[in-house]
Amino acid sequence: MPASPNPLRRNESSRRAILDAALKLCAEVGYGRLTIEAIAARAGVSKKTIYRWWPSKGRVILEAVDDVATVVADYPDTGDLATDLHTQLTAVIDLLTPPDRSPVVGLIAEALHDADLAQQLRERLIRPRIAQFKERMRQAQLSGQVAADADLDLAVDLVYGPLYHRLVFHLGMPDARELESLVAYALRALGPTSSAR
Amino acid sequence: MPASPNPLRRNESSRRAILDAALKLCAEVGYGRLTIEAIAARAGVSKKTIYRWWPSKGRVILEAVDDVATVVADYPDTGDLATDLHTQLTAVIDLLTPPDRSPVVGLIAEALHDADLAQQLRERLIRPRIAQFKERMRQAQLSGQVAADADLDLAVDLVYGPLYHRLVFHLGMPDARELESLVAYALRALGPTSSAR
Amino acid sequence: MPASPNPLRRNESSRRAILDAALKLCAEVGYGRLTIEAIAARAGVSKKTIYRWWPSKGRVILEAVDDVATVVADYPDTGDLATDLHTQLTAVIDLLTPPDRSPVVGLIAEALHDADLAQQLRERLIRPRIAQFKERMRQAQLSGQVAADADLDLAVDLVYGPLYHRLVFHLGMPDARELESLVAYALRALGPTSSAR
Amino acid sequence: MPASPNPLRRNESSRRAILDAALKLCAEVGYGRLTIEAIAARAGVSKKTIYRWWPSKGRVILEAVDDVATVVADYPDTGDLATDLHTQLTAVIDLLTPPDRSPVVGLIAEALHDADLAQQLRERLIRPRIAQFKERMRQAQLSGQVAADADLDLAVDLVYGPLYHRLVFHLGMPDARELESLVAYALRALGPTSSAR
DNA sequence: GACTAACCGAGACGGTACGTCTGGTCTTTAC
DNA sequence: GTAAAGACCAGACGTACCGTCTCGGTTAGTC
Repeated sequence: MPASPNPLRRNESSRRAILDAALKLCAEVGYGRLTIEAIAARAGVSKKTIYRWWPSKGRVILEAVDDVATVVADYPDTGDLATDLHTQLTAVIDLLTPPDRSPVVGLIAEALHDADLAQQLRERLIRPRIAQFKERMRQAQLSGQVAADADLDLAVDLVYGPLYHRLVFHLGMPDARELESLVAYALRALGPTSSAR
Repeated sequence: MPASPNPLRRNESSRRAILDAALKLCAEVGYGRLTIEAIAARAGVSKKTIYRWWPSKGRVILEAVDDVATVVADYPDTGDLATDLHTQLTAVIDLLTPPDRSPVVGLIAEALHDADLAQQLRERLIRPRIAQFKERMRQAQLSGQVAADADLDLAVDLVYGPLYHRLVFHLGMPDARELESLVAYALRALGPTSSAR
Repeated sequence: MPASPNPLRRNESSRRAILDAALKLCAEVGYGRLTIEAIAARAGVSKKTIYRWWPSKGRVILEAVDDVATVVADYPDTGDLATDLHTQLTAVIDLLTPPDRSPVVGLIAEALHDADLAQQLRERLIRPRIAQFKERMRQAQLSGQVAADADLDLAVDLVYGPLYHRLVFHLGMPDARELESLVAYALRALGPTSSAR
Repeated sequence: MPASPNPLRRNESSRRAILDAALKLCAEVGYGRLTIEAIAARAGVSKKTIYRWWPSKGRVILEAVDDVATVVADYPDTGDLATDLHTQLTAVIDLLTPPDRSPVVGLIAEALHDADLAQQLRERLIRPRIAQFKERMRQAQLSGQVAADADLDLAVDLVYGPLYHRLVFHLGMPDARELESLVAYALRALGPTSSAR
């Protein structure tokens, strides 16, 4: 989705080499020490070619992550909401671990002082996944596992928020037991009211 | 609390000038564009003097924030937990707003790829506040507003997590109404079970 | 006179556009800041087309200069050698002025570290003019204005050398009076010996 | 003689390393292929340090040449002008040979489209040598080897011009015999008039 | 008159060097 | 003897051109 030059004439093999090199280097040296010079060298590509299509290293990594993530399956739906949330939270934890090597965490850090990158990150990576989550929650409302009047926007925060709180202060990701409890708390908060029973 | 040279001979007025300059510059240009060069210039101090006492700009800002935050009052306790949580959450939101000028958000971003800074941030700024929160929650357990068997570590995540989820993806901080709902959901999750009523 | 492709299919209008653009740009920005990119853009031509027919910007300019210079008249011959030398030196001075915009000076500069260009410059532009000069001098020997045993190769150096000495050190081209004196000195050096009188 | 920073605090060993590296690299790869990057790398110096003290590679080479040339002896004076001119011309020829490795020729080429460099080259390297030459010529006027009314400015051109004419068109430097003839011609031009005999 | 070779404009590509910038260290000077 | 001032090494930044290389499209000369 670059801006300036003619996308039709773009060399797809260069694009792939760049995205692959970016992810590999990020895993090797961490997002903070990642440089465009190194990406170009590793990909066997001119720096100009990177700057032609992306405005910053953040956008390169974003596209790289987006590329490998597009094949991600739909939100799990086994019928049991607690199980599905647990599954999905585990997947997110994997994406965020280890923090100093995860490209996603790198993007999060950079987005904190790059409004443009933040917007792209939100719209291209996060919004679609939030939409999937809310769709799953709507199913749960239909099946009565979640209160019909639950605010699904806040539900996102309740379910995923704990991960990010722990991430930003390096408090350690929840283990299986904690995850189970977190899901249970969230469902208790969002479940049908006692009076409805 | 520095490492190498003799702290007794330290020039306190330089220290203050540096911390003040750091916070002011952070507010002016944002944490991302903040440089040690600029801090030194603004503070009328040699770069060497900064590097002598701090290992990185993150640690300078951390100490600056810590300095102004030590005078922060205890966790509020009006007797009504929901009110107190709301008050406290509002205070935290203020610290994190606006994200591109807040020194705390800058620290969070840097800590994401600086384990040492992350540890300092956690131990010096966060842990004490978590302890205060848990203390307040224990009071609430005594008064029956919170279930006696509630896991207070997870309670932190449930209450504060939503803020950080929204922060990292630039989803916008909750407004008053959302905050109220979030507190209500959290208390419903943590409150005494219906069967206990 | 290019090397590789088929000269018969060459597009003459492209050739002209390139040579014209090259000379114009050289006059505008100077030889040093002249680039093949700019020539191509100005001529509305692909860079490939330039590289197909010329190996370097020097050769483009050389051909451009050669093109406009082929119509140059023969060496002047009024019968008075001093007058003719003066006329011809003035013409050369015009070619070399102003140094930073003259394509010929640009070629000279580049030829100083490009042996191939130097050879082309010498054989295509200079040798014919040296030959004309020597022809004129031979006339002068016949009429007794120049010693019969004068070394005409050195005569070239004596007559034209001063211009290049002044050129390379930016000492300013000789004015009319100086030119007259230079011609007089040269003729005195080369003229019939006093004893021959 | 740099402009901006404080020359008193300059690191002399860096300066020497840079000038040495520049001359060596120039001899190795030629002036045209000489780069500031390579000089910095060879000298074990930051590029910034070069740019701090010199505005261009030309000025670096100029200072390097000037440095090694300051120890050059005075103009030779054996009493016989022809001998002295021959000696001195031979020394100049050595400086200009081989053209593609000689730093002086590189400077001449660059000066042709860099007015600032040209001025420095003229004032720092050439003018003093011209002054020495004219001083020697004044001696020759006193001893009657040169006409008292000879124009010494033009004498410079007559004596040295031939070298530069041959240099710029790669016509080959004069050999010993040609040199002798050139000196003879020049002295004939400048010598006392026949009428004065 | 259609075929076909190759020249053409356009411009993306791998490279090299540019000149600038910031980070963190080391040296010099003045108080 | 401390600390300001700031020069230093290191190396990434983003840019400019280089010379090479595909692309379609046109444009000649051949059959």
